Amino acid sequence: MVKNLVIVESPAKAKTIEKFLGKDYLVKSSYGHVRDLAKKNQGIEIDNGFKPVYEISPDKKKVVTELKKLAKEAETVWLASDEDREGEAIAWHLAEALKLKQEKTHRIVFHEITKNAITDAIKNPRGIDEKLVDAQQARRVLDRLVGFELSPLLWRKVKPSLSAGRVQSVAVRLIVEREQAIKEFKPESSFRVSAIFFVEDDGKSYELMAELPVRFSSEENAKAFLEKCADSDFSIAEIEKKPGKKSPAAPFTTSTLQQDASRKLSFSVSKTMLIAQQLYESGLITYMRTDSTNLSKLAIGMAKKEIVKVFGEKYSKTRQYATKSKGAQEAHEAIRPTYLNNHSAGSNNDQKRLYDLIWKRTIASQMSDAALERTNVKIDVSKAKEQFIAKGEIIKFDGFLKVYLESKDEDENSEEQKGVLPPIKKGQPLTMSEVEAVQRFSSPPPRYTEASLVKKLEELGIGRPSTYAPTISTIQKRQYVERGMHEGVERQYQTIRLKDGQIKAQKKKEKTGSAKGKLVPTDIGSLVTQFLMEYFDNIMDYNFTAKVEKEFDEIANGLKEWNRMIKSFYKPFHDKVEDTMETSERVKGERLLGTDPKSGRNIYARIGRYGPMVQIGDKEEDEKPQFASLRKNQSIETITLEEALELFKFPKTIGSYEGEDVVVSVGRFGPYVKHKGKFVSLKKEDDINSITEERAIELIEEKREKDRNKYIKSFEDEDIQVLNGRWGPYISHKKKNFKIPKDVDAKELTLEDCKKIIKESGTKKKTTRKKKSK
DNA sequence: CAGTGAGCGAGCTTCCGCTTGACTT
Repeated sequence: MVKNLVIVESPAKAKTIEKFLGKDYLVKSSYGHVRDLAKKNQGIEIDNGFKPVYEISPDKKKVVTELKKLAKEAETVWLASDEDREGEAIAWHLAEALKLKQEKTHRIVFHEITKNAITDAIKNPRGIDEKLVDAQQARRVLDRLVGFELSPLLWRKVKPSLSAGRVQSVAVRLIVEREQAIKEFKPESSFRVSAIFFVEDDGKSYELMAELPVRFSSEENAKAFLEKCADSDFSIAEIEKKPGKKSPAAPFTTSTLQQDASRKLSFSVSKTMLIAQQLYESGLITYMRTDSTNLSKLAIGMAKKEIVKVFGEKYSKTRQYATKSKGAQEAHEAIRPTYLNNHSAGSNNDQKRLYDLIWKRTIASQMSDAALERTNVKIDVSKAKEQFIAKGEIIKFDGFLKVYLESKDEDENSEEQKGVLPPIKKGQPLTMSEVEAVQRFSSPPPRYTEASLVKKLEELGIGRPSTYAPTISTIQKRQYVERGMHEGVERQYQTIRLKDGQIKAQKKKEKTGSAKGKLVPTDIGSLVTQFLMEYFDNIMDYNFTAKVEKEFDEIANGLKEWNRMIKSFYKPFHDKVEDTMETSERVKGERLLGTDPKSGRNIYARIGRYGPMVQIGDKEEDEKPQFASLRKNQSIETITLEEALELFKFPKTIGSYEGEDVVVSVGRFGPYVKHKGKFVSLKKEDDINSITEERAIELIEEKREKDRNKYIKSFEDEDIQVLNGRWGPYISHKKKNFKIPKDVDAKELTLEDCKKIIKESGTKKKTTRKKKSK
């Protein structure tokens, strides 16, 4: 029997803390929240003051049973969850779910995982802060009400299985509106003029690059300037030197880690989190879900020691960073290596690269500024009033640049060149090598990437470190947005070049508007956003979260009662939901494409029950309408009549094999070949429009071969089989599947073995997938 | 999983924030 039971949120944290506390303390983890609102009836008694109905989350039943038993035996229970709104609620739910007696329960908090911090915390216990818990309940209830009232509205008015919520719907709105802005953007062009000069010094020749600070609006003006240059002399008019400095960025939070890993390592947001989790569980970095840029005293001391040791005293500068993001709750430190003297760590390449990034960012944040010298050189053109400007930058002292430079999102317009300038002096004449005017177009606002969307959400105070990655995957899973495939289009631009006294014009080509890997809205995403904006602009408001957060703070400070706050929100909201349910039109996004050349009937593109589709004929006509789904890269907004007609050519017979038709078509899971009642998916490289009979037969044979290898073992008179599946061998019995223990060879299994495995796993509840009837 | 877009009508979908394994065929 243990004297003290300490409960924290994460098992990795529990392991570390247990080492500090000695044998009188048992440290266990709750694995986050243990209770949540019940699934059915919204989990809220609306007519009873919005009383929440809580139940133990199904996946936490085991944990709760175990903790309950341990708590009963312990003399004292220490609830040590995070010191923020959610952490306080976790402590309260634990107290409720474990039925803890108040006199033996203590609430403690600590910000650093060090022996001192933890023993200090134990010396200063307090009770549970009920007001903070109320603020969390308000947050939870509001999110449930919004999500569970708006989603069914979408099922009725747009398409089943859709979802809406305080966070996800605004995230989609950002992407939809950005796409709109891009569509409306009219690029303007101007001519940028640059020059290359020769500088002679000490018998050597150097190049000096310069640029005109003004741009010419037309080709004529640019050409006129180049003509003047042809007859001009050039000389240095002015040299201006200015000291400059650069400072390091703050240590990583979840959001900045995701951004930097996306830019520097090309990691998706979810990959960054997965790798960071692995590093955390190996004890290599601190907690990876945080909104704080704060480093503990211990870490700052470690950093200083390491910097002085490796780079020298003058590279060290102790810095404290203030967290600037809205709604930050700062329950953790910034993300940093646990031990800064570990310059590299990780058990695979991805882990090593992410660790390296974290180490460098942390160390750099405690290093000196870089000192620069910026030089501005003005160059006179004898026949024109315009002056060229050359810019140079020298690093006088590298400081933190020695280890790390934060990357910026690329900007198509920044073409500035900076570097070391050749030796020059005022009044010095220059030899012109060439002058070039290039047509440049203004660019529309950039599409969001996963990481830049996270950045924007954080700026708006929407979502939390633990939800950024899941939110991004939700809006893609619901097919509101997708990662772009479009490569962009070619655009012609004009160049005019003066060299060796001759002016030559030339047209060149460039790619523009690529959406590759960027987030673009789908038809569904755009229409749902449009719908929600029309009826629920208050919830779609970018400041909605900030507004309710303010009220949650008031609840936490005892200035407001949580259920009154919810009541004043719910009444008008719910009325609007009811009203919209009754009066609003179904959202179809219908667009008339033209008429069918064969039948003369109308052809539409619109949203159907299963997504975007095209339709021949109207419902009212005698002949039933025909339907076909849109392909993955097609959109209601852009599809043409010709493309629509193509879609109606399927299913198409492309040949025959073994006396039966080989048919190709497109189903719910993409293009497939059908033969003798069996379906085979097309491979990525196959094109449905041009696939040949031979290739289709090849695919059919490939599938048959795979099916033959599926059977490892079967037993007579028993409905038990050992099969080969996507995740290795498994046992199939009466349409249910059972896992084979890792240490067992599937080929050696006997009927008795299988029965035993089935029986043993029978105690666990199976989450059987629902089957759709044919 | 493999043919739908709909008043025969069952029952289902859904939120945000904490946390990791369990689980998918």
